[in-house]
Amino acid sequence: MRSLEMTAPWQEEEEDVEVEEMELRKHNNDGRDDLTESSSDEATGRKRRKHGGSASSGSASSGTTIRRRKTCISARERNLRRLESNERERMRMHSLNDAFEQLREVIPHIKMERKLSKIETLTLAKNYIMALTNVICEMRGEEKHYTFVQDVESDSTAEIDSGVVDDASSSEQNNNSMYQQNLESYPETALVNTR
DNA sequence: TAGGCCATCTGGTCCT
DNA sequence: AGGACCAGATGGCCTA
Repeated sequence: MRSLEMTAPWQEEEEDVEVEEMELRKHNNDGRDDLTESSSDEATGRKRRKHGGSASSGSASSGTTIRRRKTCISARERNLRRLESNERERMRMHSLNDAFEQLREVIPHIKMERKLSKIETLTLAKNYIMALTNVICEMRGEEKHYTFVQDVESDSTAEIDSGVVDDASSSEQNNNSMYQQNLESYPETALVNTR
């Protein structure tokens, strides 16, 4: 694979610099990554990765040499900024996951042994909003905004009357039967608070 | 063992 | 200029 042969810009420096970076990274892991190394995901019990993926991703690697020469900072400085950037990205993803967790808590759904995946959470949230919108329309004596269609043939669960594009429809088809059952009964289950 | 899901790293792009 | 956001890549864990 191509990415395996490539190296990150800050790894293209002289060897002595590279040694410094490795030590820096090791120290960084000692101090900060004990969170990710030893702790496990509370909900799933999964161990978090200590190190991530490739040194460089395919799409992001073009033109980096020129860019590197423009910035007059040392390899150590680049590495430091990269590590700081990684930390921020981790924190950002953690906050995103917290938001997903909060969303899971407020979405009525059939209790499953495993927690809802992200795509399941988003899809159920969307359907929940649609169901509630219909309830509001009903209370106002208006026509329902959305129509839930149980189409066995197409495996599609919810169709939208108002022309809103169903972004998750393709992803829905990849989910397991338990999830499908959950979705298919959603208009009913959405109105029953299971908390 | 394959496939799904996920955490993390990484570099590019956008925004302030 | 620096941080936030994004998407691609990678590898670990889990389940059928």
